[in-house]
Amino acid sequence: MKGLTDRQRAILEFIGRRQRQEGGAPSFREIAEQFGFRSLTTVADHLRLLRRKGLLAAAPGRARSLRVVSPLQSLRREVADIPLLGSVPAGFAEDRRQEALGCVSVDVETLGIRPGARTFALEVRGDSMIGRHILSGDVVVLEHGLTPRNGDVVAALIDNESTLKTFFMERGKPWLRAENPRYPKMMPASELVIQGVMVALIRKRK
Amino acid sequence: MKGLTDRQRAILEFIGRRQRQEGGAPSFREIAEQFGFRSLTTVADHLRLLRRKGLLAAAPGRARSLRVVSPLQSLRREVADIPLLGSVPAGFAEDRRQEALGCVSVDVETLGIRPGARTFALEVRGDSMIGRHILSGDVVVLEHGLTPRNGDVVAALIDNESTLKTFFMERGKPWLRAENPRYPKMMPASELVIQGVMVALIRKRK
DNA sequence: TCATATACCGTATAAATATACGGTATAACA
DNA sequence: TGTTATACCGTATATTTATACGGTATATGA
Repeated sequence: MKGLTDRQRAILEFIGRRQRQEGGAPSFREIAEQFGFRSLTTVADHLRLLRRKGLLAAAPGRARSLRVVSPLQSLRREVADIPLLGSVPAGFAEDRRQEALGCVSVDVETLGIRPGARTFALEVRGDSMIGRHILSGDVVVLEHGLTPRNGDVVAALIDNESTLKTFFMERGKPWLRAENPRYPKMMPASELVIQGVMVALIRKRK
Repeated sequence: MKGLTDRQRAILEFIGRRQRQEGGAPSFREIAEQFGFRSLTTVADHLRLLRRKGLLAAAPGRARSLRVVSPLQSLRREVADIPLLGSVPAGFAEDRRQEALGCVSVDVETLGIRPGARTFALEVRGDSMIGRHILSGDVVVLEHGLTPRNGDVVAALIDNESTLKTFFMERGKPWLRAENPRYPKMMPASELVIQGVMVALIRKRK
């Protein structure tokens, strides 16, 4: 009873895959069908062993209650599905339909977002924020409706397109600033619509 | 039959929450218990309406097969659980036990990682890689066993501690370099153990 | 050689579960 | 006023489902 046999590993992976892909664990019969077992006892035998080894949990008598117990499972947090938008339209508030180009799924703790918040993601184009170490191709995660603090990065709607800028207050007036010496622009924030405040950034290897 | 009623929204959210937190949908009885319904038909009525509005899917006759259908659901990819390690020990290969400090869950497409790869995460301390726009506090995701390309950022084991460096070849010899003018160090990579190659980076608002 | 663990089979069965049928009450609406 | 939709109740019932009992075969180490 040291490690796992090939069969046990295969069954454990099947359960985990079904759990992730279909959102629920398979029943004993479905496991038997998948592996060609003609007896449910065969399934029960394997599951008993996996449970004894602490890799599988189940509520007794409850349908489809199998759960893969990985060392990471206990640390796992709630995963949020954040829409990756091509551009943020003006009518954001209520009428946001599924104009999403993709979906970024990250656990809420890693990104520090509140569950249920109006969160969306944009892909950065251009290097206007390189002074804040935000590169072209980075994906920024923003929260809509958050009041920006001084120095926060925000997405603003300029010429019907979303642009990243740094937000700050000067003598009680809100301003936006690009973070690249080649674009020393500065514009009043009060005349512009702020779509969201950046809460996280994701970069992947090119 | 335009929008959702409060009851319908509450039930939909309950199903979604159970699905995420416990890894499986609730049964009709559990929904009835949650909302104080004394009849299962009440649950069935609500679910029928939610299904008609296209917000809920279920396999007929199958236990706990409810699934919340969100517009993002179709775009959702597989989510990987990446262990956040405090430090990378020397005996990485086989004997990595659960010394994880946390768990970063991100979909594989956003990070561009291969499912099943030896992936782990580290929190960056110090600003030795600021020239590559990697800041202190950032979480870097690394893949173990990947052969680094020229210019890749790698985690190397120096003085029993993991440090980020840029990897490059010079006259056929591998070297490591820090990306901060205040630390113009350079060291041969062949004498050091490279723990992983950086594939992604996650930054959150302080 | 005996004990033990894994890996299967076939047959049952109690409990869990989805779902149908037939009701009542209430608000919105035309 | 009648119609329609939502929101509940109570009682069944056919399936699904987990799980128990009693087997066989084959390794593997003591």
